Amino acid sequence: MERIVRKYRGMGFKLTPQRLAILKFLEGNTSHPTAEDIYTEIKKRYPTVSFATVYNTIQALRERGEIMEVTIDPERKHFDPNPAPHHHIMCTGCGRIGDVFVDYSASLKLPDDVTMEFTTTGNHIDFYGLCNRCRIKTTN
Amino acid sequence: MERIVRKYRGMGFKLTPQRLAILKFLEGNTSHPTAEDIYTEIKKRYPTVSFATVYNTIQALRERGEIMEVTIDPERKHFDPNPAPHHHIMCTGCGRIGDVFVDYSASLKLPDDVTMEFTTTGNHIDFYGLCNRCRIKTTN
DNA sequence: TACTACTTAAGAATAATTCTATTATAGAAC
DNA sequence: GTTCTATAATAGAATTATTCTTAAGTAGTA
Repeated sequence: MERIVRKYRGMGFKLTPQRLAILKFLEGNTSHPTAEDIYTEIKKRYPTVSFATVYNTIQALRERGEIMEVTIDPERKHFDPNPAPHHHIMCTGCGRIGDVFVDYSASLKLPDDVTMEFTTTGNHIDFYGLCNRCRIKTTN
Repeated sequence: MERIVRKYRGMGFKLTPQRLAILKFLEGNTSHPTAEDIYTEIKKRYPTVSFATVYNTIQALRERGEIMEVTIDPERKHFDPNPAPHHHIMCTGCGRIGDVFVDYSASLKLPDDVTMEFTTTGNHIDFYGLCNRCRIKTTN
């Protein structure tokens, strides 16, 4: 907590109670919340918080490279407070999203027709599957 | 064209002039159009066409596995009339999307902590980079 | 040629996100 | 501690993408 305050103050990021609540909620959070998830959570402690504040904070954190936008779910955007490059897996049953901390870059050679057109700067892999709970449900 | 008609009639897909125009526009199209791109194009020949028709047709084609939704662009959905599994690369300068026809599945082993939680059914890779035109522009 | 189920079109509805204008406040300066 | 200023928060309007509703039209079968 002290660590968070020092870190963000140090980067000239003005800390308000709302922002602190968002930062605290995101710290170490691997649930890949949507903007609405964040809003709902913060609202518990700050009932007057507005969606704009959530989106503003998300954007400010994104600009500073502190959180990443996750696009694996076509329905809505999720956010990931882990800025280290990694991949995701989504359960097609319940929508749960997990992290995949493997760098596959060395295996991802592109064919010549592509390298002739594009210079690659990054990659992100979306895996799809079923989580244990949904697999059991489906099997029954 | 005759081929298209026969194919879709054969699968019980009712063909209207609007739908034919959409199918014709999508046939062999590798530009990854958005719903609006399709709408704009069809409107040239059918000025009274509505967005609902475009979306209805997209959805009907999706249900039949004839087109895929491409989520590489966080701003909006694009569509790909090539249902064969493949990957995409997007230019972060101009947003142009290219196809990558390589199956990397064999290289994409997941770590145990993930396989213990999820059974994988598929994967999709988004590559990011700069297309030639944008690279030159940026260099200057 | 007629019938029926499906499709179209227009616009309203919804949902996610962004913008605007006003008020409030964090943190720096004194 | 008080004041000041730039930045943030709020409410709600605006925007954008997409879906839904309803009435009218039509493709394809019989």
